[in-house]
Amino acid sequence: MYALLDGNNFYVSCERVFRPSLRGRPVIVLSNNDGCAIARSDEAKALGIAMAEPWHLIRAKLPDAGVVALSANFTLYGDMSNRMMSLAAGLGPAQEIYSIDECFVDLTGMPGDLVARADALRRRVLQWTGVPCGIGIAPTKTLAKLANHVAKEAHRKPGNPYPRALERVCNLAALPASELDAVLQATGVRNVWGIGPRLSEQLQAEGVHTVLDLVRLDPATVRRRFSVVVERTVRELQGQDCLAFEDVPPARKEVSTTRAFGVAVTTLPPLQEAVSEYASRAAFKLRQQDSHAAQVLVFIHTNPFRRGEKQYAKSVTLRLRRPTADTGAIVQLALRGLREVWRPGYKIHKAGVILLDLCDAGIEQRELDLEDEPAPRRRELSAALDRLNDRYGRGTLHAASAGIGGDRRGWTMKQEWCTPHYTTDWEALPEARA
DNA sequence: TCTGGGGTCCTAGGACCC
DNA sequence: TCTGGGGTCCTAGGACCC
Repeated sequence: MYALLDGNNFYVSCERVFRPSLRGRPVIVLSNNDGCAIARSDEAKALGIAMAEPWHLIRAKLPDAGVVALSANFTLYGDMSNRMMSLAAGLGPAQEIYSIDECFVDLTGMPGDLVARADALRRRVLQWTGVPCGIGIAPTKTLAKLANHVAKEAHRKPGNPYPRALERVCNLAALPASELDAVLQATGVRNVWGIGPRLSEQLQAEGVHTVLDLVRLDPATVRRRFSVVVERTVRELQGQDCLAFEDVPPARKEVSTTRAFGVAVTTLPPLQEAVSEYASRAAFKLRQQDSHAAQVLVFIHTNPFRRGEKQYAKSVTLRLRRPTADTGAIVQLALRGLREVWRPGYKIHKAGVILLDLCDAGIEQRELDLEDEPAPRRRELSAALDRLNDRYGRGTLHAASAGIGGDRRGWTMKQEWCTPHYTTDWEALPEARA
């Protein structure tokens, strides 16, 4: 038996903890460059604001609705997530942190009333962190996700098809068969974890509209008609465990840093700064998970939304002399890649560095080449870099090729409405007034 | 009358997730 | 003026091997 706990409108809820005046108002959090909505309060959803809807369209559509837009403050959300996750871990013997605002908890062997237990935990998360959350309980991960969806909907929409009893905490396993069928019948196939817009369309074209329709399909037929992925989803819905519970997260298979620019870039020097910085950040992430990369991919492209402009997109993958997490080696190769893909005459909108072909840092191919700088020295250098930046703040020490001038560099992203790092910066501690 | 069988690796594209 | 970032897995097709 599994529980799936997730924070409601997580980013917005984190912001509201430190700005109670935002409660009851339509609030959205924007992606990098203040591009589009990536989190919406219930009030914003009620206004018809869609996930990933561009901010300039929202503003044009709802000029007088009082929508509050905030720039993403991932430092704050990450810290609030840690707090929520450490409380959620108390629900059962093992936890899988699935995303910044969601985790699965294995409930195997937990005695007593699971709904009462989950509800007590939910109240504790709200009281101790200020973030509201919902919990779904069921025999498989896919069903637990579905239960969580039901719990959320039962709370949110007046006139929704779900009984109030399932509000905030929903245990599908505790429902009598007839009631379970009614809940599955009332839920569209698109709400199932793993069924996206395309599959949903294809399923509906074959008369599969509700989760009840989906769960009654024959897995072998589904495999032939769709794929093994959809087959697994159907089996999971039928109560058969098909997805592994990953309480220790497997190492990433690739690590990337990619970003759209605040203003389009038309010359090579600012691109070199950006690619140098992205490569350094990616190398840092690589060291955080104790991996080495064997290949570096660099890409640049123009803005695909600007139909009238000349389009250009190019990427190149280069192999490192040998797998490494060394910032110097990775930056150097990324810059070489950039020179290969760069063509003048275009407005470059986005660039990125992706580290591929990762392996464990403990595996190392040594060489007899005496000219090659000994690896231990290079490792010490990167380690010192990380220690300095950890102690004195990100960006304290960085590659000169990434440019100087911080946010004044022309290409950095736009973030107009960012709230302070309330929980991770002494200077930003909120003050309480009587 | 008419071109094997079994396998690996790589890449591109498609679909999904938050 | 103006449209995110970071991932995963699966499949098909081509190149290549013996």
